[in-house]
Amino acid sequence: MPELPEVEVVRRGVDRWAQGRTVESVSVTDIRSLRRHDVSASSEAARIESFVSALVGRRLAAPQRRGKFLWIPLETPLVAASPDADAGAGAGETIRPAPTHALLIHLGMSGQVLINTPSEPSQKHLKITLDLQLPGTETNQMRFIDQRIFGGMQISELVNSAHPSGSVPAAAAHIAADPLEPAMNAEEFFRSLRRKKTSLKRALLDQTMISGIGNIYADEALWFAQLHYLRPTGTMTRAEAARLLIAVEQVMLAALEAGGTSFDALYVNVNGASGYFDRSLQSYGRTGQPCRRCAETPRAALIRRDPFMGRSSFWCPTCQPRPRRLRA
DNA sequence: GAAGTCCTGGTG
DNA sequence: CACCAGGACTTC
Repeated sequence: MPELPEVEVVRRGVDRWAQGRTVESVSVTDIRSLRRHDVSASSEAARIESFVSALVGRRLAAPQRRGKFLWIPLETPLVAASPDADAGAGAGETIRPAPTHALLIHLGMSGQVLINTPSEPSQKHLKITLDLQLPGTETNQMRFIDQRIFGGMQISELVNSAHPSGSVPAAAAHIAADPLEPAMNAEEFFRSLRRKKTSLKRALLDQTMISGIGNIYADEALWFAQLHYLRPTGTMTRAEAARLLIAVEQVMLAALEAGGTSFDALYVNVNGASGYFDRSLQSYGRTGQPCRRCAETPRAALIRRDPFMGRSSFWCPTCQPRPRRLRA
């Protein structure tokens, strides 16, 4: 399940292998991956057409990321400076207008971005949903694969924003800064927690409060910070909020390191997850296993699993005691 | 703010 | 064969 670290691995792969290439053609194999693209299109054909025409001939600029959203700003082709222009533009000078739109990608649960894969996927469940042809020497194809089609791509207008790149796609403009952005601020995080009347894990999963965190890293960060997932956000202290934010950052960076170690031209992606999961997870998926923090103490406990928000929460009863009051 | 929706491979 | 997993969005 791609969360921030996995998406960042993909971003780096796209940056290395596809950035600077011009899209030659696009083929859409499963329109469901374009569910969120041009929702006002009058027909499926019109939706595909508007997606394809927005991409063909465009040069892929440096890919950007916020939380779990990834986007590639689209540059218009080089335009020769007008020969009639003033003396400022010399012969052979070109103008590259700033991108106004981006290809916005969300991996959902099972999305992958692959570069230069064989025409047939290695496994049946790797469902190809669309391909971009990118003429180039090393690589010439960027492919989107999505088994469960929760993810997708869309063309979105870029709007000015505090993001390091200066803009974000309009379709992702409601997403908050993520823990690895310079804009992330502990004091603001603390205040937004205090304002919100909800449980701590719900807040961590709310992409408009802090972005990039999914079910897995939420539980991991709560374990590291020794906080219970049902803790009312209104009762959080400044110190606890700071501790939590540091835990989030640390778990993200550790996962990134583990997931970012290996990718080649074939796999931009890739489950940063698979390598990291088995070894480093402290709470997620460890139901009934000893908590690695309190294991050697007199109060050693086993990791518990509770149903939460239609999914699961994993926690240690000793290290993350349930709050007495569940409402602020 | 809870529930429903989108999906399908994998598991009980 | 029923059910689970999951993120983001819509709907009550």
